[in-house]
Amino acid sequence: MPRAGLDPAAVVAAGADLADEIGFPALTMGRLAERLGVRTPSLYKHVASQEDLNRRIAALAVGEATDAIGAAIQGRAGRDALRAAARALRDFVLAHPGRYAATLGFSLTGPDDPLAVAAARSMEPFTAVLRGYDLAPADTTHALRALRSIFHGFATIEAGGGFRWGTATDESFDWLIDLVDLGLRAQPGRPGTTSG
Amino acid sequence: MPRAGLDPAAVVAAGADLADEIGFPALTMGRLAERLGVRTPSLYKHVASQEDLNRRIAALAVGEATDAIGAAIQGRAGRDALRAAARALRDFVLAHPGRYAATLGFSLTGPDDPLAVAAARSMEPFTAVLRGYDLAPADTTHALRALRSIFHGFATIEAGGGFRWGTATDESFDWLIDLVDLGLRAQPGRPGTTSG
DNA sequence: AGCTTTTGGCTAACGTAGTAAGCCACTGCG
DNA sequence: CGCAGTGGCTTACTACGTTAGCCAAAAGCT
Repeated sequence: MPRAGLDPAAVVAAGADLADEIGFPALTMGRLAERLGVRTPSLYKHVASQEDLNRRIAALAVGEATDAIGAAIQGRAGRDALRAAARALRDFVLAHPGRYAATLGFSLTGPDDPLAVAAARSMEPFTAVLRGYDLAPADTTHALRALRSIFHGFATIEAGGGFRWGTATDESFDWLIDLVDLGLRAQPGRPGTTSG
Repeated sequence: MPRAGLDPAAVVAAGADLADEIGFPALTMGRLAERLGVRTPSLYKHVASQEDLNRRIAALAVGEATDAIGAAIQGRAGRDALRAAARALRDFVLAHPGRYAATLGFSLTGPDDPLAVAAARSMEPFTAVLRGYDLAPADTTHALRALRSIFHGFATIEAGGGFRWGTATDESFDWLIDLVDLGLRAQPGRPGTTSG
């Protein structure tokens, strides 16, 4: 029997793709093995466990999403950058629901954890976006968490099929971005000094 | 052997409590049966499946959270109401992480689905909060979705153990509420007519 | 080339979890 | 008291994750 020529990266990538196709909860070791033309136990030569596989998929997804957002905000600032970042994240989630679902519900173990590294890097584009607003330095962390919460929340609900009645989600998304933009520019203590 | 005297409501309530204690993913039919002093298959006299159990726990949780938020905004309006609603939701999530986790990741099947009914009702307190702001009627749905996204996002990330460095999450939460409040009051097209 | 080492498949087997089938005692009503 | 129905039970089956141990293919060395 010829070898399949797998390696950890190939297994993780195939797992991410399969999760996007059939949904993250439906991603089992057996199905992934079948997809790869291999018996289930063979996967354990490349990943330590399903938990390990899931974490690697999550790290891959976070990295890809970070890159997409970083590319989207190139050459933009202020509201344009906010909009571009939010759209890029949303597009990623809609295009890769399985990957995104994989990123949810992990406790970051330590600073050496690849997922923690990816998570830390994922803050960078949002930090760049916030640089376009005139925030007090002490507020940067709060604003970062706010952005994270807001876009994570919207993406999760939309991906999970919430937002029933009417479902003009594109409009709602733009409205949400405007809301955040207005809120960021209306911060007290910085009256009217709109980035100048 | 004397009967345990179970009924669906008791099973669901015990499942919700157990999920809060040990985490929703760790809630298995076996563990719940053990908690109730009963063998696993006996549970199937009260719930159709684990999926059914989970949906019922989710419906219970949504109902309880809705009640808590509704009570919290009694007699309040505007920013006070927004704050109270957000705090009530956050408190619920932190006090009942298992129940909350149960509410995530369901596709609402039909209008008869109890979970869909509960979900529809859960919008009411937020609608009431928005009445305190001077929004265009066409924007109500957008604003509702925005509130849902924002508080869902924050609660999820906090419950999942995100928000590492510094972890002054209380402050961040208040900052987020202020951001939303400012954004809602700065809506264009309604200049300065602050609810009067 | 031929020998050796490592690697990446495999089969077999086990534990856990969800679930179906079917039995039988307890509860409650006439 | 007798009887119906409910709510326990045991047994059994399936799917899945995981481990152990075997063996051939690939890769490296002389």
